[in-house]
Amino acid sequence: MGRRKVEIKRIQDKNCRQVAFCKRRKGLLKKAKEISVLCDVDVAVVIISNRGRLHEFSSNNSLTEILQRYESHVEAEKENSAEIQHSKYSGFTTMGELLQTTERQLEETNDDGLAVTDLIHLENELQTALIQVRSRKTHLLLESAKGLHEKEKLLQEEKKHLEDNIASIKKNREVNEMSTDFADFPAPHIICGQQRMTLNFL
Amino acid sequence: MGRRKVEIKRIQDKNCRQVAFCKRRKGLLKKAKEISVLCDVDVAVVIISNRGRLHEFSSNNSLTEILQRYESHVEAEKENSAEIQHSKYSGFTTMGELLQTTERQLEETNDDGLAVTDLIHLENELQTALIQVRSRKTHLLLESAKGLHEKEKLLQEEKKHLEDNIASIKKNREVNEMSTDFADFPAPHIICGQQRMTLNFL
DNA sequence: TGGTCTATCTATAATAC
DNA sequence: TGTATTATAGATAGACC
Repeated sequence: MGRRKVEIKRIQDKNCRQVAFCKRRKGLLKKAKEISVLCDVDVAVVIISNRGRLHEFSSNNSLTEILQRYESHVEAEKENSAEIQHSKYSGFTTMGELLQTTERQLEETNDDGLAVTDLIHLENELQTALIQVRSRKTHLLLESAKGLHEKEKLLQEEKKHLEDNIASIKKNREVNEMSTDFADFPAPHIICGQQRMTLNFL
Repeated sequence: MGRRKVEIKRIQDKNCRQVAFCKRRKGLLKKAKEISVLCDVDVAVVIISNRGRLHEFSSNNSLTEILQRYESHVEAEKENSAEIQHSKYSGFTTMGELLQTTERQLEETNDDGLAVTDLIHLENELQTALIQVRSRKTHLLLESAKGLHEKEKLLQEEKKHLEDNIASIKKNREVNEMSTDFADFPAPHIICGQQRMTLNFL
């Protein structure tokens, strides 16, 4: 749909590719919106450009919700998620290599030192920003986990206490049955701490 | 683009809507594929029909990966706008500005384009690696938190159960007392766990 | 980048099978 | 539903700003 037909393969010219991307991205998002409205269906579109920029559309305002539905679909279909995950992150081993390569590249372009230095500076700032966001998130999650652990401990203690309580009650009942002569006296007499009145009837 | 113009609003006739859905879905997925190939970008499309059926496209074979990158983007933006912005990005009010500046710097050093392009490529790889590690960690932490929440719920239930248990025992005892003829038998007898010896002297 | 203009190509509404 | 046809609306390549 243009002055001439284009073959569907990576556009060689960088500029043309960028222009095409802008136009078609707009078109794709428009079409996504149209189908979601016309046909009353949930649609989510995520586009990540080469430079890492994000473009998105979702029929709901919550893309996350759609993605959750997607994931439940996938989970239902596939059960070997364990293996998939394992292989997915196998690339980690090359991280060190990647960083080294980056450093080497930076050194090699040292011709006009100023710009490169600026770049390094900017890269560091980006990295710092990422790190800050990351550690903030980790901090919050760890805090939450810690709180939950404490809650768990507390509950475990309460549970133990209650169980002891019941155990002692049972034992008491048995003792009572033994010591009293009322053979037909129904068993369990339970007493709780706050009431030391327990022994008043003596 | 048909025999006549259609207004972009929910198609009333169910049949027409279904037909339109089939056609436009096909079209949308085709367009998504085209832009991903032509412009060499990552694209993910998820469509969930009214009937709950799933249709998808992803440029990679791993939609999950793209979605992870999406989520990292969103999280990064959210947290970024929340707090960090103010404090440490002295020169740059926003992440976007920082990135833009970075890009500008990269363009300005375009003299020997090859190395710069390589640098961009490497930067993207670094970014992707970071994102993967980050979302993996988030995943694990969230899983852990989820597990703890479930544990908590279970313990709460157990606790309630035990409490009910005690309550019913108490009630039983009272009923027992009523049925016996010991009028002078003082009413509430409660016993606390540690003191089961309490009644021994009877 | 981001918008405008056309010629042209493509998607699809209506229709029928 | 899926497929095919056809007339038409819509998208977009190339160009320029």
